[in-house]
Amino acid sequence: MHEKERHRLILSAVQEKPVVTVQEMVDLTESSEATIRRDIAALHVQKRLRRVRGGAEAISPPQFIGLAGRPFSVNETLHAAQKRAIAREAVELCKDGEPIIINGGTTTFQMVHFLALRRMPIFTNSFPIAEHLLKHSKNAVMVSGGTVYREQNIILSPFDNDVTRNFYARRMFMGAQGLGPLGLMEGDPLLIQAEQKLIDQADELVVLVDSSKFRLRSSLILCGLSRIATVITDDGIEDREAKMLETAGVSLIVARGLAGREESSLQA
Amino acid sequence: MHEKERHRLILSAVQEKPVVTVQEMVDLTESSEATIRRDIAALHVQKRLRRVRGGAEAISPPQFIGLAGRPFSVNETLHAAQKRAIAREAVELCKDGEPIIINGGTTTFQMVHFLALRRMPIFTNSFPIAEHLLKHSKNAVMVSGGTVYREQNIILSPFDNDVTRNFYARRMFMGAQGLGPLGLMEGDPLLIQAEQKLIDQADELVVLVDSSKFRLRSSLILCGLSRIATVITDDGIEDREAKMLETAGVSLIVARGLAGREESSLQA
DNA sequence: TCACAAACGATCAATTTCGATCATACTGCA
DNA sequence: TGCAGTATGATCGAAATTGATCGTTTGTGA
Repeated sequence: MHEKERHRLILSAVQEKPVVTVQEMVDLTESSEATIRRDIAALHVQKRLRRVRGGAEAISPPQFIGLAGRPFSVNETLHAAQKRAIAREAVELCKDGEPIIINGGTTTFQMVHFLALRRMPIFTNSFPIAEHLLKHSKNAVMVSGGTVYREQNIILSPFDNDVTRNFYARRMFMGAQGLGPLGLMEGDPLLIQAEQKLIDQADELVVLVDSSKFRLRSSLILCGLSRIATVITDDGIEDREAKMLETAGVSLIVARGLAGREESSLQA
Repeated sequence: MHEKERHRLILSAVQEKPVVTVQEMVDLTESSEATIRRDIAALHVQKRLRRVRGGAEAISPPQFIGLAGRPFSVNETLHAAQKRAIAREAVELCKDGEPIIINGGTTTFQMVHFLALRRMPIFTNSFPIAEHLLKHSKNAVMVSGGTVYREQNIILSPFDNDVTRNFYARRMFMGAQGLGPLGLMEGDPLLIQAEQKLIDQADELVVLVDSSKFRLRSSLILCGLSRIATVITDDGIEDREAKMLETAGVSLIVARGLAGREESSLQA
């Protein structure tokens, strides 16, 4: 990865939350601590961010309190490393110029960092994703119309006749609350509604879930396993769960690279 | 492949992505590294791109376009005092709980500050307005669906079947590039298109224009004076212009108070 | 206050990228 | 055909970037 790309990634991450640790940036860029430190130092003298012990923060403290949704932010740090690794694999699947759909969620949000270096038409129902992409990338951004729900951070219209129906993509990326033999599960009826509107607008459904989601159950089923083309998860997935996907004809991508370090911190 | 051809390819590649590596350009043009380096060097001295280690990047030096694209920001400070006073009057018209529509623009953007303390359903096609309201107010925010145009900072769909048609309000607020006997004038075809979609969704059209707009002319006419219910402007308006509005049955609000000169203490 | 862990800065080796040079291929022209 | 002049590709030493290591500094909690 080149210097400019790292800088972009770092600045993008710094905008997202008040403070980003060196370790997070190492995971984000797949480069060494030393390099990240050098980058932070360089960006610091350029006054593009402020260097703090342990990482870096955005240069304008009064700016950017973060988007209103609290539930978004608390989830944000949970399993952040896995989510990023998973998101990276997801973006790897994309080709420049090929349109994609991104459903809102904390895992899919992590894709924005890696999309900063890419260029493609992106349709999303997530206000934060659209916002970040507009500010930090050159991708063409399309949003669905409707009410912006602060809690879930999604844009949703009760009507069926919105522009969603006019957008098509080969792949749609989404997270979920749970993934079991019965299929994809979600906890929030509002999210279900948003996802159901998007799900038909793409051929391939790519699901991004950290491995803990295989053990969670929920009351609302969005769709069966057969509808899913690909699942991207971390290497905490168990053989039994992998087999379940295989049986259902779902291809599986396991995001690796930073698993060792994370394993220990999983308990905490 | 000829030199000119490579140059075109390279420049187009640099426009697409933030950074393009030498290797990528080698693949792209099927020429050697040495040639690409020479090309980059040549284009660099021509200031058509910036040379960076490992490749090249687009020339825009103060990177970070920010959401408020350049045209937005330069306008932002121009006549800021008047715009703010006008925006305050506009918000005065609103009652809590009564839905409104706000068309994107630098003047209407100023309304967000006064809307922070209010509570009503707000429909807008402006990404920055929606963003600000979501972060700094408790209003219910609805956005139109479609592509987000960075230059104009509006969300616009080429289709007629978006959620815009499902929202109705008593009042719609909008700015304009000019206002004359022929009606409301706009300079950008894209803005015209966006405004025309919204204009039928409200009974009363409230136009926010600083008084300099009465002397500006533009090529595109959005609607006649008769369609306008109210004009809000500053006290730089001339009698002749006020009379023109009166004759057309348009009610006029002149924003005073901080409408003095630019250097008056409006910050406080 | 002290001990410990995390973070930092400096250094060095390995790798990548750059710039200069030279040989070769191509073009226009006599 | 022969002859510049230019463009291209290849090679090699120089310079920059990167990742790892190690000793030092800083912050935390007992």
